[in-house]
Amino acid sequence: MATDFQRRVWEALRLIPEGRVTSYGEIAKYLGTKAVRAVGTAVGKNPYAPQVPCHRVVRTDGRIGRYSGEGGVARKIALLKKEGVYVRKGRIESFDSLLYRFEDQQVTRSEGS
DNA sequence: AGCGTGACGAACT
DNA sequence: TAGTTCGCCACGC
Repeated sequence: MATDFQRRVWEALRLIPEGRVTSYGEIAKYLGTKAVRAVGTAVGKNPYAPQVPCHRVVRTDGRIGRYSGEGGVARKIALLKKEGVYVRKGRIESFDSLLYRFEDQQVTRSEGS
C-alpha cells in the first residue's frame, strides 16, 4: 500500500512529456516540499515502472541518478534513448533544454524583462 | 517514539 | 574542478 505522498509523486511523473526529463528537485518544488530526498525514495518505489515514466527523472546536475528497476541505470539510459534523450557518460545531453519544469504548462508567462 | 536509511541537492574545502 | 559534509523529510524497523 502506498502512502499519499508517494501517490502524489507518481502523479507528477505522469506530467512529464515524452522526450523530456525533470529533476527530483523540480518534483519536490511542484509538490511544495523540501523533501527532495523523500521524493527520490518515493520514485524508487514506483510499482508502475516504466508505465509511469520514472526514468525521466534525473539529478539536477544533469546526471542520470539511479534506477531500481530491472536493468538498473543501463535500462534507464536505454529508455531515454528511445525517446530521443541521449546520455553521454552518465549525463543528459542538452540537459538544460530538455529539463521539464512543471511551470511550463503555464504558457502565458509574461517573461518579465 | 527514536534511529538509520535513501533513485537528492547545495554548500564547503 | 572535484570530492566530502551536512541538511532535508518520509518510511521502515
